[in-house]
Amino acid sequence: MSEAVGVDPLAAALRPVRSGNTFEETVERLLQLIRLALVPVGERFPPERELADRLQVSRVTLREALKVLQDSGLLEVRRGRYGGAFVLASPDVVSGDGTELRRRAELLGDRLEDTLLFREVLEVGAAELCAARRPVGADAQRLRDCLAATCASGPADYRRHDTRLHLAIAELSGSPSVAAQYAAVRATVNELLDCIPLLPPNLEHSERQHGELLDAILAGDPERARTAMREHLAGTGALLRGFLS
Amino acid sequence: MSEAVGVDPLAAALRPVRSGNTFEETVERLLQLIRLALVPVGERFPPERELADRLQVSRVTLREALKVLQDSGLLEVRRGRYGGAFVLASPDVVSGDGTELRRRAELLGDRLEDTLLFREVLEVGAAELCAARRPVGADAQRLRDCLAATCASGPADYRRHDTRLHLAIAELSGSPSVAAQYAAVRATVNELLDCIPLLPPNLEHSERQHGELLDAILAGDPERARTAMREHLAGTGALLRGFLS
DNA sequence: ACTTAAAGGTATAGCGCTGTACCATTGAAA
DNA sequence: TTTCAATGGTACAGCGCTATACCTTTAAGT
Repeated sequence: MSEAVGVDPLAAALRPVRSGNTFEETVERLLQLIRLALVPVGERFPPERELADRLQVSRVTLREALKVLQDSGLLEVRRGRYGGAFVLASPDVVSGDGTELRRRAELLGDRLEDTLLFREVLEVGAAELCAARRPVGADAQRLRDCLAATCASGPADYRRHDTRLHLAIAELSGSPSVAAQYAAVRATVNELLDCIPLLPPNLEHSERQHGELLDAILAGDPERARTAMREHLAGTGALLRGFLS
Repeated sequence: MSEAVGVDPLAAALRPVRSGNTFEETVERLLQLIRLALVPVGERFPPERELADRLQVSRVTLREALKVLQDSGLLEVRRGRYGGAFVLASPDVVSGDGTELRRRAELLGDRLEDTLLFREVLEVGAAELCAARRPVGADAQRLRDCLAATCASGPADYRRHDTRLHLAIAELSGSPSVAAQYAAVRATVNELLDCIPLLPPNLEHSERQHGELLDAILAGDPERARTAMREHLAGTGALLRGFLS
C-alpha cells in the first residue's frame, strides 16, 4: 500500500500572502539595486521621493530602509542639492577558504537549492524565448553592447556586466514576469558569487559561452540558445557547489 | 546612430514593493483555490482561523475577502459546527462565440502575453527538472495517480484533474518557487480556459500527450520531457489564440 | 556674497491591518 | 433532550504605514 503521507493539496495556494512587512521588502529591493549593480559603486540612488514613488511605498518607510543600508555601511547619505544616497565599495569578501560563502549559503538554508533551480528555469527559458523572438535593431544592439562590455571588462567589473547581459536577455524574453523574477533571484545568486574569486580562466571560458549564446539568440535559434545557456549555468553551478562541498 | 530610447536600467528592481493591499491579495489567493479546483465544487474551505493562519493574514481581513467571494456567488457560507465556506458551482460560461473569453482577455491586457510566456517557461522548465530528478516511489505513484484521474474523467472534471497533474509536476521539480509561481499563473490561465468548450478530440489528443510526458519523466529523460511539455502547451496556446483572433 | 533649486530631515493626522477576546449558531453525539 | 465542540460573527485597542505639509542643508550659478 502507498504511504498515505499527506501531500497537502492546498499548499500550493495557501502560502503567506505577504512575506515580511513593507519595510523589510523595501530593504530587499534596495539591496537588489546594489547587488545587481544597477547603481554601481560610487553612483547615487534616485532621490527619495522618486524611489518612494516607484516602489509605491511611503517616504517614511523608504527612509527607514535606507537607514538600514546606511548603518550597514553600504550607503553614504549626503544632504543638500547634489546630495543623495551613494553606493560605497563593499569590503572584499573573497578569501581562499569559502568561510563567508558557507556562512551565506547556510543563511539561505533550503532556499539555496530552490534559488539555483528557479534560476535555471528562468534563464534557460528566457534564452529560448529571446531567441524565438530573434531580436533586431535596438534590441539586438543592446545585447551586442552588453556583450562588448563584458569582453572589455577585467575581473573587477566582470560580474557587473555579466549581470546586465543576463538581465537584458531576461527582459528581451518578452515576459516582464520572467525579468522581474530573474532580477530577484540573480540578486541572491550574486551575493554568493561575490564570495568566490574570479579567475582569468573561468572568465575566458565564460566569455566564450557568452559568444555562443548571443550568436544563437541573434540567429533566432531557440534550441541552440537554450543549450548554450544551460551549459553556461552548469559552470556557475559547479563552481558554487564545488566551493560548498 | 542608435535610437537612444531610455531602457531604464533600474526598471528591473524598481517595481512596486506590494501589489495592491492585503485585502486584494487575499481575494486573489482564495480565488486560486477555486480556479485551481484545489477545493472542488461542493467542498468547503478550511475554517477561517486556519486560513488566516496559513495566509498570514488577520481574520478580519480574511473575512472581508471571503465576503467578496460570497457576494460574487462563488461561495456559500454556513454557520455553526460543520458549517464553513462552500464552493458553489460556477455558471457555465462556455458559449459558441468567445464573447466572455474576449472580455476576460481584454481585462488582462498586456499581462495576457506575459502570462502565457511565463507559463511556458515555468512548465517546460519544471518538466525538465522533474525528469532530471527521475521520481520514484511515492512521487512516481502520485504522478501515475494524477494521470489515471485525468484518463478516468469526462469533460466535466477534465480541467480539474489536468490542473492537478501539471501542479504535481511543478511541485516535483524540486523548486518551491517554481511550484508557487505556477499555481498563480495557472489560476489565471484556467480563468480563460473555462470559457472554451472542451471537445472530445482535444481531450483525447491531450491525453496522449500526457502519456508521452509522464513516460519521459518517469524514464528520467529531461530532453524528451521538455519537448513533450512544449508540444502539449503549444496545443493549449493555439486553442486560446485561435479563439481570440 | 547672495540666491535658489534640489536634495535630505521632521512632524502629524488618519487609515488599514493585526491580535485578542468574546458572542452566536449549528448539528452530532450522549 | 441536553450537551458540547466546532464553526462563523463582532468589538476594541494598538501598531504600521501612508499622505501631506513644512523645515534644513548644500553647492552651483549669478
